[in-house]
Amino acid sequence: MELRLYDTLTKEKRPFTPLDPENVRMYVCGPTVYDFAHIGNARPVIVFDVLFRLLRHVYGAGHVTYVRNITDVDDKINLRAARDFPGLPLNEAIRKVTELTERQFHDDVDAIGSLRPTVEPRATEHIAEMRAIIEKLVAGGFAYVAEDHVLFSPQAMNAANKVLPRYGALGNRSLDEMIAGARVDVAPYKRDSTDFVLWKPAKPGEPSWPSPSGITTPGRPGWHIECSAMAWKHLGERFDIHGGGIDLVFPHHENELAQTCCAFRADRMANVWMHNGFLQVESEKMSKSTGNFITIRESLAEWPGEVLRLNMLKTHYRSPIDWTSKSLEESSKTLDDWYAVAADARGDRPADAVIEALSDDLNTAQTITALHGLRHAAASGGERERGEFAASLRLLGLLSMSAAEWKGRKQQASGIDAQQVDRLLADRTAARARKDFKESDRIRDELAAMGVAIKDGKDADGKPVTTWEIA
RNA sequence: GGCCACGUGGCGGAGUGGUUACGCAACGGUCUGCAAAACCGUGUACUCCGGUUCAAUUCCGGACGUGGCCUCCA
Repeated sequence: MELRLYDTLTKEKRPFTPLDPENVRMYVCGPTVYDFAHIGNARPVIVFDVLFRLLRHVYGAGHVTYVRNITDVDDKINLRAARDFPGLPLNEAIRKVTELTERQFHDDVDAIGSLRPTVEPRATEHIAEMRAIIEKLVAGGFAYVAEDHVLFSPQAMNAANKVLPRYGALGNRSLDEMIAGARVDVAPYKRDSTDFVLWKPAKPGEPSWPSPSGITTPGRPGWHIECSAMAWKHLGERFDIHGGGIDLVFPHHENELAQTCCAFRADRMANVWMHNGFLQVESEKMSKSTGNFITIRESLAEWPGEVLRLNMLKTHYRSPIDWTSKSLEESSKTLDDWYAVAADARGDRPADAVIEALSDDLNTAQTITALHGLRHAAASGGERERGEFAASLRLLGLLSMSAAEWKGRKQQASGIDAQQVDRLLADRTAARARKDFKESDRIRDELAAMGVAIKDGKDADGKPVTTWEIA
């Protein structure tokens, strides 16, 4: 089955051919660790986790390297550290913030069923690589030193040669446009308004490192260089897939690509650039300033992680999602049904229809359609069908627990006393046996008021059996 | 202002130059003491206006709407 992926750079869906099938390499921009991740941050985590799982399925679990960085040097972190730990030296406070946030992030992404990446490099552990790339760029004439800053020149890049990609190609804009649209307050040390910072001097008290390119004062890296450095270190000069949110296309990925391609005189950094779309919450723009945002943590208090995961996968990754409680409700019901049908089934081979849908640029909506079909086959079929359905769900990171765990979790969250329910059901069974339907219906209403839904059935011997669940 | 993406039935959401998406909800049936669940079945769609075409929801142009990005700041 041929894997096809949409590439933001060429704006086309193409067959995916790894540079090295023995080691398929993917880099995804991870969090800047200063606060709880919000539900929008969960989207790339889930989307690229599914891609990671698919690649492992296709090329073998040991033949995929997935790198997701942790950015632990940033002004937002510094601000947060100063705010939250005013009594501590800044560097210590920063460490506290980044360690705490990283732990929160890991707890959250584990809960939404994402595999840990192969490597999770930290920016602060790759300062040497950043300096090395900066030195190469200065030596190559793509960057220059000015007032203890190092600046990258897109103009120099575009003037250089025909091997390099055009600056602006990823974000689909021309340098002329950017020059025309530049803001008036351009820093005085820049030669051109489009130049961007690779390295800047540290202010007193800020984290700092020895500077590259003969600068004598200590400094710290600009925004984009850390990803060029970490991707280089862990995946090489060129690799297969680079992913992230669509907001990163420009300037972050554009600049990363420029830095890397110029440093290594290459025409590509990643062979495929993939970007996930944005989230709205209840049809409103998600924005911190208006308070209209939900953290992963808050969502997890209300829903199992798998509900968030399935809800995210209902929409194709490049389309916008309207994140609503109604939709989550629906996802939750779907999972209840799937758990009931397949949770305890064994199977290690996902259905072809599922692999096929995922292979078409991660068409998870189509995948879910296939799952509905498999669910029907599983409900009316035997162990083979149930196994195939279960394996397909597990490939997506769903169905990670047993049916009993799934049900028990919901029951626990509702705070309903199972023993009390069983007592009431025993009374009702007795009432039904003596055809006192008034009483049995009264008990059913009582249970319904508690939030318990009951189902009457018969066992193999034809004896009436009543099961129940949280409505 | 520039660039880009999106606009599908009550809701969510794929896809396609001419034929059922799928799921939820709704409705009908089977089952049931009655329900629920399950199973079977049914209906309603492609923002608007032009153009291309034998034929457009699908291609092209425009309008309107929604969202994103427009650099050293998140």
